[in-house]
Amino acid sequence: MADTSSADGTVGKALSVLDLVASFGRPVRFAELQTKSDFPKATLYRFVQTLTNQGMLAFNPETQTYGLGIRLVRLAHGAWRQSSLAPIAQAHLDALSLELSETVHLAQLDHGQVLYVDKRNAANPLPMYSEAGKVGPAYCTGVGKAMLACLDDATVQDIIAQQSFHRFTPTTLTSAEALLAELKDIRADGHSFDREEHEPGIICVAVPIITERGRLLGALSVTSATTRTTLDQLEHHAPRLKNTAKAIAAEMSAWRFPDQTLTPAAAE
Amino acid sequence: MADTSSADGTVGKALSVLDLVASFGRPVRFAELQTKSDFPKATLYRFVQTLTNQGMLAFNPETQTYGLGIRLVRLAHGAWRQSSLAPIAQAHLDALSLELSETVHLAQLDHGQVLYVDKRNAANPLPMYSEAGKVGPAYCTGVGKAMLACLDDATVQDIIAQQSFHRFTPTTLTSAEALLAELKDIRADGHSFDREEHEPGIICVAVPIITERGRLLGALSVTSATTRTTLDQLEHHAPRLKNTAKAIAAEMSAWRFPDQTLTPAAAE
DNA sequence: AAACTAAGTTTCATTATTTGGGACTAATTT
DNA sequence: AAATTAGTCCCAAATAATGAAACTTAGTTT
Repeated sequence: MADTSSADGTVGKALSVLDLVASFGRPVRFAELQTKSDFPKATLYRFVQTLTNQGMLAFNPETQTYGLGIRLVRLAHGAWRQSSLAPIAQAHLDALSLELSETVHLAQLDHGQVLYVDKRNAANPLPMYSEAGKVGPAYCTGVGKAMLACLDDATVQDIIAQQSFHRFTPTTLTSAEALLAELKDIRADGHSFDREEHEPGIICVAVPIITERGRLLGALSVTSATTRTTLDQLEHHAPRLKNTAKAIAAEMSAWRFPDQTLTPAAAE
Repeated sequence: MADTSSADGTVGKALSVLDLVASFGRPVRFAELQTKSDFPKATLYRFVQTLTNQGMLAFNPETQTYGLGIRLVRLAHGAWRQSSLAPIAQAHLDALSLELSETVHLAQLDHGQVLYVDKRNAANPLPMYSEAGKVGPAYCTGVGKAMLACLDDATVQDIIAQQSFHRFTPTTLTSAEALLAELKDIRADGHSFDREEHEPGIICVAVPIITERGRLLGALSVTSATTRTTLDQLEHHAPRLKNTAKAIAAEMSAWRFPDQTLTPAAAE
């Protein structure tokens, strides 16, 4: 047992080193990596060398540390462009954020977690820690709950089994039952709230983005702070959010991708 | 000769498949990959399988296509956080963009190219194609020229050799000589311009971000459109930009990283 | 409906690469 | 100067990658 993921040969092992470096959250020395890794020194060393060569890790000679490389950033940008959702939603997010003067998030569901794929700050940004590329819990965020509400029971059960139900704040839902009950309400309303469930003082309304046939694409939220507004006031934005979600979904299905008429060439 | 980059064994070859998928700019079928790849079918197939298993690629069963995976997005977010520049600059970008009501870019130099690492849209966003993670040419962007102006001659020569000098617009600098001459001016002024050299109608002022000891960290720019302002007016922002660049550099060297007092734990 | 075609998947003997203990070197500490 | 620690390199044994060809769908054509 064990190895669910690092099972695919040399490549899988090398990639696990990327996660290892990422897990430190800061550039690390080789010796630090070694203490946290089961690979023998020479093996780990070779992986680090290879990955650095490849631009997946970056070595800083001044501090003698390895960090995640810039090639990852380039590739991630490619991922962002390829995903049909984020580029299409872009203009809609601009419009929403400008119109409502609040922070707007676009998220997708990934392995039972919320992945924030885009964000627009309010003109006066909130002291809040979310960024494109960041992952967060599904059971206690507006976007997470909005998305869960659109899945069939079996899938929801699967995902619930992966939730930690850690109590971040006094209002965090900490049981599957509480969550399921709320999902029912969300299905009825078509939108979800974050009632300071993840960060104290931070509230939001969120709506799912679904195709006409009901397939989940992502979710959209407007976030603010209790010092600035109330849940009731935020709820007024729900119709605007639902329209935007519908517009995004429509563009998605309309543009069943552009069949490469345009050559990427030119660059070089 | 040949293989400068894909020289490191199986891992390098596998990673080259990521670039291949990225190069299409959209999700691709296996057969399409095959036509563009020199790997034998079975080999390419195994790489694609492995990478998909690993979350570096994502397979969409509906369209039978492979795209770049979500693990890349997570890792890239880690890269962004680890890089000392981007997280520190964040608040400064917010402030600049709010104060000047224009689009602000943060960029770094990577393999002779400009890599945009962060961006703040003006309230009224410009029809302009730049995003965090995107790469652009160094010789015809404000940030690119500002950074080149801070490097020693040998490095500049190296980088110039990698530039295409493609003429994007009538004002694009299309020779090494023209560029070198302008770099001289930039060194004298401490800031650079983009005179619609990359996109028609788009202009900017940029300043380098350098340590006290002169090491290049990145660049900062304020971008606008000819329909909205002029170069002369943009130049008024230069002192404000220089102050911000200095502040970012100061924070960078002050915070010679936080030595992990805070445990990443908690998550799960 | 049978024959053809193309895309995707699996097999397996051969071949090339990874593996990792340990030796070596450089830098820091006692 | 000796000891400790961090980083780098080597090479025979062990293992994993390779890729031609066979096989399985799925989609067309006759």
